[in-house]
Amino acid sequence: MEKRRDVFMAIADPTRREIINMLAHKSLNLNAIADHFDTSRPTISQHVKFLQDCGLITINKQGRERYCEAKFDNLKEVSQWVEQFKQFWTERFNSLDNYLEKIQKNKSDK
Amino acid sequence: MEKRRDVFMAIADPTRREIINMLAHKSLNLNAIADHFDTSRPTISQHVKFLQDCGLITINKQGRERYCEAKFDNLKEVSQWVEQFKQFWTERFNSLDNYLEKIQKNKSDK
DNA sequence: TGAACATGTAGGTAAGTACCTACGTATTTG
DNA sequence: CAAATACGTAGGTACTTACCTACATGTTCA
Repeated sequence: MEKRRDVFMAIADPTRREIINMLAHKSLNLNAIADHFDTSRPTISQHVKFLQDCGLITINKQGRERYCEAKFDNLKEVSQWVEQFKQFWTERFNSLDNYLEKIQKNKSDK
Repeated sequence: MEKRRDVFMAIADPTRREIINMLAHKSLNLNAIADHFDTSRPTISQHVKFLQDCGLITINKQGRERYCEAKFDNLKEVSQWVEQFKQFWTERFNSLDNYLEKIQKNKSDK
């Protein structure tokens, strides 16, 4: 098995999603991030490292502090994957007509 | 640790993403899905169960076959989370002016 | 300079994941 | 009815994750 550290894995964890949300507002150093969670600082440090590995944040060293800044570009990949299905959850496609139409299509496909 | 089986976890796995893509075109039974992968049928069966647990697919029993149909509604959650950051990766926000603006903002925040 | 601070990392644990083979159970079909 | 088909699940393995408590390193400040 191969170790996957991609953006989809990154946002699979709720703690990491929350970190991204926090950094969307402003840059924070590691302790500031860790203070928002019940988990230990080293654990948060590892989550931050994960996010950095995926290119979702960059770290700027300033003295003894490391300021984390979110880089959202790689979220585009997730966005694009999800958006291709947007048509399926819009009202238009949930109408009865389209539902029946889909059923018919499946029948003829088999 | 708690076992999380939410939509974010579901789409974290590339095989599961591909299954969803396949089902976007039409309903398929389990063997039809498994045939598209190198992995064994039981493994695919477990991925399908995962997706079912997350409400991303429903299974219609027809004789000895189980037809899997994608249900995209729960992807809305992912879509909404990602889209809130869309502003950050648009051209407008990548311009030099806004970059400098952001730097200034961070400085004054600290 | 020495204490306090910010952080990384080593090392360990419990649990989850992704995968497999083997086998059991319906259902269809020759 | 017996063989073939479609599928679920049990049980095992190797690896990853998320978490922790030390501990080490670099930086600031009294």
